[in-house]
Amino acid sequence: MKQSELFVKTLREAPKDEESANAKLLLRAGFVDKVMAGVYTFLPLGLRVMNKIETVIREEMNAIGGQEVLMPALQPKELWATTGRWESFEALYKVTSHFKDTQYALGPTHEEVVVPLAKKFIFSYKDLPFSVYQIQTKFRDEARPKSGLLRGREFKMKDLYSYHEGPEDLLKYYEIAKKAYSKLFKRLGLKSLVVEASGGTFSKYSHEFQVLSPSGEDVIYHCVKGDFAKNKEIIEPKLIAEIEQGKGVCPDCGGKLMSSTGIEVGNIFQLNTKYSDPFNLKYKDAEGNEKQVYMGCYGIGVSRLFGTIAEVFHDEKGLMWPEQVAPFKVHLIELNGASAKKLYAELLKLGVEVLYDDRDVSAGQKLNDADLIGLPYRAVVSPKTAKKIELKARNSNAVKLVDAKTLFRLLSKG
RNA sequence: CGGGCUGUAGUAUACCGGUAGUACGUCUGCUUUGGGAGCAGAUAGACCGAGUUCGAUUCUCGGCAGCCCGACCA
Repeated sequence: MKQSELFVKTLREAPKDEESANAKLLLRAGFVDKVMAGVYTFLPLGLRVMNKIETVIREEMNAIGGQEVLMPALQPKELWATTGRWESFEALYKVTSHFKDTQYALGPTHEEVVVPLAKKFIFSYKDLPFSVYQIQTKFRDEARPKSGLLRGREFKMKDLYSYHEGPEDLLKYYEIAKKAYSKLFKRLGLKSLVVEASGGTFSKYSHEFQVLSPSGEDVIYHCVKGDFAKNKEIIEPKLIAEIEQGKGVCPDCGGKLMSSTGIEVGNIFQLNTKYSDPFNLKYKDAEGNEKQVYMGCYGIGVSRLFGTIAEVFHDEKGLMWPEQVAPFKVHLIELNGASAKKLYAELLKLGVEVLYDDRDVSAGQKLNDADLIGLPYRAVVSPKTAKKIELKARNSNAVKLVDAKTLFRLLSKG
């Protein structure tokens, strides 16, 4: 894409009210536009990032047998009355107050839709197990939207729901999903911690996927060596005190326990029959006996993940996108009257995702914008370097002088 | 939802109970081009409502909005 044609411009300064890194940088670099607290427009660069994150999520969900669907954001009261959640839903999410006296509302979650859906197609043990997922916009009346994309009133979520003959099969799948989640976050360049947490109203306990970051809202106690990790909300006060004094010992391996803050990017629950009961979702087993369907649900905050990546990967100059989610792979910049037009055409032909800064602005502005937007590679052509091209990775200061052939080779492979 | 801070051009800010100023941006033209260029011209602003006052962007009250802390968070 030619940068001269990008309708979004970068901002020299971040809006004064923003404090979180992801909000400041994403707004400045023109990835998102804030419409109100916790509600954003995703601009061309931002949408490309979002789509890439979604692609990775889809690949991993498909790999564990998830079939993608798209459920409605607008949901009938009748279904919520069935689970008895309509009242609490109104109290919690009065974002839909416009619909309050009517028979439908904007959904904060989709159990009430996905369970009746399954009821229409599940009759026999032969139909089980199966899982569906969607990437949908959720609406919640957050009392306090904050930190840019990390906590919104309208946000994107991937929610997968699995259906099973019984608790054993559910648990088996739950473990598969847990592994898929860890892999998925790793593919996005993030280190995630699998953390035991409360199940909320869903189940006795759940697992959260936490990305450690100073801007995280959750306090996690975890082992420095092994996998032990628990959310503060479910840990014994006595153990907390020990950990705070540096005396906490891991019950699994004896390693030292420490506390960190994390951003919750995913959460998985064993619902068991919590929602299949009210909707009377049953199947017939091989002997013809009617049995309850067991369910699990598995969420990922997609837009929060977007913000988390920005929060984790940036420096004082701007964003630093991991290659897998960068809106473009390379920022092609021409300086001092040089033209990179041919190079641009060649790169496009090779299928390299390239943002071509063909604007008639000063060198400083181009270079600063490149740092701010944070594409993985920067390729600069100028009369100074004659026929060579300066190639630099965003996360390094090393500059390589390469010829066009080498540039194509380096950028078109992985 | 409780507490704190803040609302002035697109952004960041200044001053003031009496004509709202600057920088950046944006637009026009010319000159420029290795870390946010120069000159000339242009564009654009007091969150909303009530009160006090001859007069309110300024003071008071109420609302709304944004950020931060806390509570909450299927």
